[in-house]
Amino acid sequence: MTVTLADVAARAQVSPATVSRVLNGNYPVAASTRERVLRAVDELDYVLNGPASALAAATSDLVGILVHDIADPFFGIMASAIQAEIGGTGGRAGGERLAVVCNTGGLPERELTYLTLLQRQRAAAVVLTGGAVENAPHAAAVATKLRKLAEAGTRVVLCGRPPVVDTPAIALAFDNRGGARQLTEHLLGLGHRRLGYIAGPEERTTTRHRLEGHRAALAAQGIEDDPRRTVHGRYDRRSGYEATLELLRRDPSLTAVVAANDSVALGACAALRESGLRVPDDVSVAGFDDLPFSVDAVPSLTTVRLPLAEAGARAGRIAMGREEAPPGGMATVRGELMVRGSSGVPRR
Amino acid sequence: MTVTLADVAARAQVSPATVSRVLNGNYPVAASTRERVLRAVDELDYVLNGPASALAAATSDLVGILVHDIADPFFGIMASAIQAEIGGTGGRAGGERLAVVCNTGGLPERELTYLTLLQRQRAAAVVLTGGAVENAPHAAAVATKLRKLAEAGTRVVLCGRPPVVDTPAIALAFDNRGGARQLTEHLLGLGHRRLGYIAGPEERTTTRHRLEGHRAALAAQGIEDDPRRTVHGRYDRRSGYEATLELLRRDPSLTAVVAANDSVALGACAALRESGLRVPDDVSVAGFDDLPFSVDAVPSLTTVRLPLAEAGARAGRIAMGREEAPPGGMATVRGELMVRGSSGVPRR
DNA sequence: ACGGATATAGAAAGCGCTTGCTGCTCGGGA
DNA sequence: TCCCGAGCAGCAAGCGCTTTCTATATCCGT
Repeated sequence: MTVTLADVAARAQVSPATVSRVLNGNYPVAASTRERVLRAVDELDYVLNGPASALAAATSDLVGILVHDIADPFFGIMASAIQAEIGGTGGRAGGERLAVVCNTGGLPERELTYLTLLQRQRAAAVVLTGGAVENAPHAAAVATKLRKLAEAGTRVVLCGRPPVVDTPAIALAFDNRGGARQLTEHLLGLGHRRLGYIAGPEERTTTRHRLEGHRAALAAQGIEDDPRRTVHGRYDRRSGYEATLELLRRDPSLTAVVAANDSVALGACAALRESGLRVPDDVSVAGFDDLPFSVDAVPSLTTVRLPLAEAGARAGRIAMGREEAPPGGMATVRGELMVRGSSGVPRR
Repeated sequence: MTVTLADVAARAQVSPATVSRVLNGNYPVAASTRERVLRAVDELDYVLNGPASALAAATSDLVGILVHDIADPFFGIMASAIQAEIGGTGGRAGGERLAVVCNTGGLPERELTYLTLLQRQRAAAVVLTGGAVENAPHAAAVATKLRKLAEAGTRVVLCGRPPVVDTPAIALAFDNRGGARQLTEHLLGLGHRRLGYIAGPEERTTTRHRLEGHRAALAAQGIEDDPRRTVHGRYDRRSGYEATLELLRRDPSLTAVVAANDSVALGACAALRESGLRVPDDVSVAGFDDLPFSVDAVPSLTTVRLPLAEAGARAGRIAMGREEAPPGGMATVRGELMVRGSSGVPRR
C-alpha cells in the first residue's frame, strides 16, 4: 500500500541500505547509483517513514518551541524567528527539520505535558520562550525534565527566560530588570512622582523582574514604595484597562502609569481616555516590549524595545548547533528605551 | 541507558505486551496487574518511545496546524483555539496528543515542505488555516499532497480556507466575500462615493474574495470600478500605511479607505493622520477581522468580525473526530459587521 | 462435578529504517 | 604479474513498540 524503502531499493536495483545512505547522504555512494535511487524515489513518490527512521537512528528531526500564548505577538515574533532559523536548515534525512510550536496557554501543567511529549518524540532540540513560573514544585519539575531531555541528547535552549540552575540548558535572558529601571528613571526624570504600576501575573519571573527594576528606580530617587500603587493582572489589554481604573480609584492624582507590557499599556490608555484624562498631558503611560502596534498607537507608546526577533534567531541557531553557546551557558539581552509620545512632563 | 518497555515489564513481572496494553488502555487488564505496571512505570520514570510506538501502531499522536504567519494574531488566535481543542484530549498512548503549529511564512514551498514533513511523521491530522495561494501549479501540488495525506489516514481540515476540489478535506471557509460586501455597503450607505481599497497580496484567495465583495457592493450601487482606487500590498500595518499614501496621491479627494484587514487599516489611519486628515471626519476607514486591538484603536475600528476562535475550535474538534463534518464536507462561517468610530458620514 | 464460556496474560512476528561489518571489485605500486 | 588498499554495496541485526494468536485460569450452568 504505502511505498517503503524496500520498494525503492527494488526499483533502483540496489539494497535498502544503499537507498538509506543516499537519502541520508552520510556515506559514499557512487554518483550513478545515487542518481538511480533518486529517480526511483521520485517515480514512486516515496516519503520516508519518520517514526521508523527515528526509531532506528535514535534521533528525530523534530524541534519543539514552547510559548505561553501563541495569540500574543510577543511570542509570535520570537517563535517565527526561531522557526525560520531552524526550519530552513538541512536535517538528518530528506533535508528538513520539523520546527513546531507548542502553546502552553500559560498553564504550568501543559508546559510539562509538552515537554514530556517532546521527550517522547525524542526531539532534537527544545526552545522554551517567555518567563518561567516561579511556583517551586513546578520549577523543580521543569528543571528535572530539562535535565532528562538533555541527557537523552535533546539540546535545550531558553529564550527570553532566566537560566535554570543545575541544568545544561543554554539561556538567553532578557534584561527585564534593567529595562524597567531605565523606563521608570525616564519618567522620574520628567518629574513624575506619583506613578502607578500594572504588573503581570505573580509567580512569573518576567513580572517580578520588571517590577523590581521599577522599584529600584523609585528607591534610587528616595520615593517610598506604596504597595497600593501596584496592581497585578494578566499580560493583556483588558487587564490593563481594569487595573488602570483601579489605580485611578485608589489615587486619582496619579501622573503616570507604567505597564507590564505594551498590550497592558494600550488598555491603560483606553481606560484613561474614558476617564476623561489625556495622555500624556494628564497622565503619562509607558509599556514594555515595543511590539509592532506600539508605534502606531495614539499617542505612540513610550516603551522598552526588546530584540525579540534577534534573540529568537540566535536561540534557533544555538539549538541547531550552528552558533556557539555563550560563555557560561547564558547571555543577557538588553532592551532599549524608546521615548515616544505617551510620556511627557506632568502638568498637574 | 534509557528505560524501555521491557524494563518496566521486568520490574512489574509481566510481559511487555501487558505493559503496552496498560499504557494504551484498550484491552482488558486486571486491576491488580495494571496497578503493578503503573507503579513500575512511575518508579522507573518511564517515557514511551514515540517513534517506536508510531512505527508499530502505524499512527502517531502528532497533529499539525499550518499557519501563514505566526506573528499575526489572526493566526495566533485560530491556532490557539485549535490547539486547545486538540491538545487536551486523550490520545492513543499516555494520554496526550502533540498539537504543533507550523509557520509557513506565507511561502508556498514551505507549505508543501511542512505537509511532507507531517506526512513523514504519519500525523494523525492536519489543519490548514488562512487563505490558499492561487498559483495553479502550487494549488495542484497542495491538492495532491492533501489527497495523499488523507489516503494515509491523516484527517485533513481547512480552517478559514476555501475547499479544495477533489479532496476529502473538510473545509470551514469564511464568508470573506459577503463580509466585505456588507462593509462596503455600510460605507456607501453613509454616503461615501470615492472609496479607496487596500487589498492583500494577489494570488491569495482571501484577498480576491474580499475584493470581489467590495466590488460587488460598488457595482450594486452603479459605481464604476476605477482600478486606480485599488492598491495591493501585504497584510500588515506598514503596507496599509504606504498604500494609503499612494491612494491619496492618486486621488486626494478620497472619503473612505477600506483595508484588507485590521492591521492594514491601522496603518491607513496612521498615514491619514500624518497627512493631516482626520478619521472619520475627513476620511472613514474600515478594516476586516476585528482583532483584539481594533476596538482599542483611536478611533475604534469599523470592521467585520470573524469568529476566529469559534471556527478554530470547531476545526479542532472535527480534526479529532469529535464533531461531525458539516454536510458536503464544507461549511461557510459568516462574519459580523461591527460599526464603530472610524466610519462616519463624509464631510467633504 | 464437568464442559465450555469468559477473562487475562504471554509468545512472537513484525513495523520500516539505520548501520556495523563483511565482501567484492578495481587500480596502482613493487 | 601480484598484492594491497581504497571505494562501494549488501547482509543482517536490531531500534522499542503493538497486536494477533495462543494458552491458561476461572467461573458458570446444569
